[in-house]
Amino acid sequence: MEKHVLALQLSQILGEEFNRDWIYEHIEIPKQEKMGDLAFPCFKLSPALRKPPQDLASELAPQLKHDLFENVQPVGGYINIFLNQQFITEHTLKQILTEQENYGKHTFGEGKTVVFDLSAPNIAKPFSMGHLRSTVIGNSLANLAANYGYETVKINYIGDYGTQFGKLLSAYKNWGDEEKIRANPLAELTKIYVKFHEEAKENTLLIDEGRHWFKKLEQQDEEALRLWRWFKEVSLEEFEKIYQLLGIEFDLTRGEAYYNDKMDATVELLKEHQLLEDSDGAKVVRLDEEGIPPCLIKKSDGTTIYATRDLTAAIDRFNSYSFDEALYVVGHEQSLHFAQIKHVLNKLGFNWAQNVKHISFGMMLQDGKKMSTRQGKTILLENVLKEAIQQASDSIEEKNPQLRNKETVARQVGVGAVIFHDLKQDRRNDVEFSIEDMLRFEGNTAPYLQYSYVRAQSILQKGGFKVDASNPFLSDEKAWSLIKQIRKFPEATAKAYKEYDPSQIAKYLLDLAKTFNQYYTHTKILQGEQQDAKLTLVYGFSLVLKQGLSLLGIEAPEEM
RNA sequence: GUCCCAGUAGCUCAGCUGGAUAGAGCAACAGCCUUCUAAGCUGUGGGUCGGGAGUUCGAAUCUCUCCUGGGACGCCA
Repeated sequence: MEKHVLALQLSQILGEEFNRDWIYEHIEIPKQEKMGDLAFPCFKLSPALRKPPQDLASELAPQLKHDLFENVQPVGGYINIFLNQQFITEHTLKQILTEQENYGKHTFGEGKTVVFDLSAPNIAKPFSMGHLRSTVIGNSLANLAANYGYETVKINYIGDYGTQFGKLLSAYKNWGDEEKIRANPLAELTKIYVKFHEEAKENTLLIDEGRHWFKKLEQQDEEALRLWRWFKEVSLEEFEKIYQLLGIEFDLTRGEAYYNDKMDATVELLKEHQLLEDSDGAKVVRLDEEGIPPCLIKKSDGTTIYATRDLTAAIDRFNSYSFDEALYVVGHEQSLHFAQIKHVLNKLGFNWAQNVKHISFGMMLQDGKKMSTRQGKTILLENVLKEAIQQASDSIEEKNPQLRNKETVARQVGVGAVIFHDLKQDRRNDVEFSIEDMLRFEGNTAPYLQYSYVRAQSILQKGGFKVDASNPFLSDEKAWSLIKQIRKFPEATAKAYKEYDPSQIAKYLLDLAKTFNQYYTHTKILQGEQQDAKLTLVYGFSLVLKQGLSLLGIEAPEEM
């Protein structure tokens, strides 16, 4: 609001040479509050107007007049503006009381659909920390897309196919123990899978045996199919436990194998477009013009490969959903793969290929290196979540043993800490796995945010707050800082989706909670004057914080 | 070898479409609970923004180059 007014006034004063949008883009919020609420740097105007920025600021400042502006001052080359706190406070809180949980929502995406590919664990393998990243980032992005107005479709594309399962079948035939697997499916299957790779170093025949079993699987061999289905079933049951803990649901869970009988059509299509070439006995699509290595479509033994399946799946998804965007939330080590997929789709003449995007993220590292299931290095998410919940539980016993719903709160806090730890930093960064960092409950963490929310709720309850848009509003220095933070929420949600970056929300919420806690410490809300006004502000804060946390997929307990 | 990503406080990270004195959290040290939940708040110390060069009135931010780390580079996904 105030930025638009400023941009409009400046553009009117300066004339057509500087348009509103350009000015709007360059309006800043001063780093230090004492300098003002808004600032415009005049350095950019200097070359065209041939005047020093200091002079421009002095000339322009007195000309800026509006009810929203309390005070306009030239400082150095800047025009610093102090806003009318009373007016903006009233406006903001009334807006929140009216819009409630719709505050901060957008309509840009209305009538459009976004398809998300997220989580995608591999069956017969434990749910690793790496899959956690895809799951929570993808889930948060889907929440943000919905907040943006989009229809969202969350697809969990289970890794249930490929040569690796040939290897697993081979491993099972050699060392499998049905009883043990029934008792502890993922751990036992992983054990024989790791053993397979260890043995294969000595015995290269095993690799051929693995390929052979995969071929049998492709040819619908009865035994291979039976075992594969069994592995899949027990794996999905294990995954479901984790999704329940995380509080995540999917619109569609579908394995790669679903596309087995649909890939021939894709291969045919590639042939029709004369894109398929032979190379060392395999079939590839050359991408020389794009400057990247060729995309492998069929292996020399005639079996398919993941690119073939991803192409088929992408085409199928477009046919099913006519998506406006398809986002693949997959680790950055697959960048080349998705670049290839996108280019091949493009060569096939699908103009929607430009809307297929790889939302990549950094890896979970251990000792600075990639974690690998094959070497048995994986850390199990389930154990980490259990540990997190346990520590949250210990914390409750120590700090608030009278608490009701202890188990629920322990889950919300523990799981929240794990999710937030992953979302708070830029998704592109690699992260070194550290259980200590992950389970920290103080400082820049989810428990800190949840605790701030709980404090607000406690006050609202004790103060008997009721939503009433006719409440009076107040403005003092600390309250004004909080109002300004609350007002940044809509912009933060918009930016977070535009950049596909949940960490924008996470950082915003930390700033917001920090400001609230300062207000809380310095102002006695349930004492003194203007209690209704103060309570309204607290309510506005708690509403925004809860909305923000839910965008990240984190629950906000009422007490803790 | 080619391509991609990163290097900011002891540690984990913000800031990167160029702007005012480079910010948080953790750790360290010093304070604040007779009153709204101390999972909190306040303060102190801590920086050649990997090195060098360039563009600019102005560079952590843009360009080039070098160093270091990570990743990818057809028959795994």
